[in-house]
Amino acid sequence: MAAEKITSRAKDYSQWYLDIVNRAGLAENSDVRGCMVIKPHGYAIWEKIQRALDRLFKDTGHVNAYFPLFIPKSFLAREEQMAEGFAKECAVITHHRLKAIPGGGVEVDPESKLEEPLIVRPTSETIIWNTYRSWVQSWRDLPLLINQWANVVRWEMRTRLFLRTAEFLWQEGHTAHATQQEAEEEARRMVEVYRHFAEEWMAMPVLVGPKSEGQKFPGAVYTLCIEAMMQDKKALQAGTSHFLGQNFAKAFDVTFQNPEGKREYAWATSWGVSTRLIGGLIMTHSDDQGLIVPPRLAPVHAVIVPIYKTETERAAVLEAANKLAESIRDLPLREWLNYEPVTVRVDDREQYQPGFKFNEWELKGVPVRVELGPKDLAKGACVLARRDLPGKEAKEAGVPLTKAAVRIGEMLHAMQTALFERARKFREENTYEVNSYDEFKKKIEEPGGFLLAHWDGTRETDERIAAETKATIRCIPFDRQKEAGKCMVTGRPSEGRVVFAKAY
RNA sequence: CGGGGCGUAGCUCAGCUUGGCUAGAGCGCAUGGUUCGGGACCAUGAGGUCGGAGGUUCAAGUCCUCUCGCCCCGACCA
Repeated sequence: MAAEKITSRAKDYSQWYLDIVNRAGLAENSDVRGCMVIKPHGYAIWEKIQRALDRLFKDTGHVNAYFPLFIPKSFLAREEQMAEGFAKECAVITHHRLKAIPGGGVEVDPESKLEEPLIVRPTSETIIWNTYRSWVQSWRDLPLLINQWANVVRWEMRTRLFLRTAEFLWQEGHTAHATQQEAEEEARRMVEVYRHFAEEWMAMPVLVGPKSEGQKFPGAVYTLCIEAMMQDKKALQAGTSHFLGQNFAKAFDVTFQNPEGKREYAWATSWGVSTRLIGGLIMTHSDDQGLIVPPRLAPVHAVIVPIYKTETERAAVLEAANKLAESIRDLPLREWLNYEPVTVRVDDREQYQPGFKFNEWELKGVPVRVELGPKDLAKGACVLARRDLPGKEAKEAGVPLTKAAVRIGEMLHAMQTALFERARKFREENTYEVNSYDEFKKKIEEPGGFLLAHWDGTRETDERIAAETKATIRCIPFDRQKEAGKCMVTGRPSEGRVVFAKAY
């Protein structure tokens, strides 16, 4: 049988991405325009992401709550920038009832028109700050450190599985503080939580820093972001943390009395990451054989493929496989895995041959594969293969069964590190300093990647570059070098380089 | 939302130009058998309102109109 290969990255990167999502069983398009079905394997990754992040949020003092899916239309209008930013992509609910048509079908009951239409939340600042009004009376009520796990809807014109869908899953943190300084510290703290998560869990290196004025979130005073480079050298905004100033407190009249008895507006932040992270995970690590998932987020850490011909061999191999599986499950990785279990699967399906199973588990991104057959058993050993080191050459043969579990534990750690290092190296190799706009225009097309260039800090120049080159300022990294220079477009002074790239 | 491409079996597609009999292939699926260390093979079988609606015609997968969806490129965006 001809192997069903996935499209190579070199041939067609977009198709490769779709093939991975499809063949690894992560998600599929639904019959609802722009909305995806997240399949069990994809959702399992999301659950790992959720649990790791949720712990990080709890560890930084946050609690979860839940606010409504529907928001009165008028709320959006209360904050001008937000209304402007989201008006074009809101789903609107105008009626609350259907009625059956005699003979079949249903139609909207015109009698059920809502007095005030509701919108489906594109983000929840408005409904949450409207609620905070009654929660915040005194400086003693602050800070409010609340997160919610939710779905949101943005009526996108052009969607791509995980990267941009009309409905997506995310978390949104919404905090209220007594002082500007505390709110700004919070925004910074949470973008650092995102950095930590991206790098330590997703093995995805990120740049961290503020967005330019033109790229910030509607309603924010400023937006901090984590920004990653995908394997096609395009940038992906992977998470944002916003300092919202007193914009929402003023729009929703959220005030408190300070210790001196004076009334003040509260200070706000909001921060979020979404199922888009799964798209980032795919495009950071996966290869032409399929998905690669960093061990700390892998739904299945190791799979054992038993190999046998006869019934006698089968019994012996499966017994050894199950015993090995138990010893892997007992590995002391619980803390490293956020107290999630080490998951091992013995693939004892009869209808597939070993070669087929090897390919299938590679497609699904399981970090370590164990091959165990009669020849190994005779030596009391097994064969180990690490997903990020593909090909027969990279297999470790003759690993004693007594030491296999420990070796697998080492491999999981090594793979987590190796994926991060490989991605970091890739980003570094595709990041260039450019010093003139001509050079910029050439390099953004070929070779592409992240371009570090001087910019005069104005919105006009930002927009002009975006319009002329399709590249945007992705981030003004916190850790950039101070370097006096001149804007590559206007020649006006600049105090350091910013990161430009084409982006998702 | 603008430009281009495509909708036929679970998947990938042929058939449409030039309308004509019970609409095809490969993969997948089911059953039985042989296999099993990198995507096995044989046999038998199930599976299709040809995206949807309307129209032209003796006759429509094929021609016309409308519509829905998907993919690619742009504008917008997490």
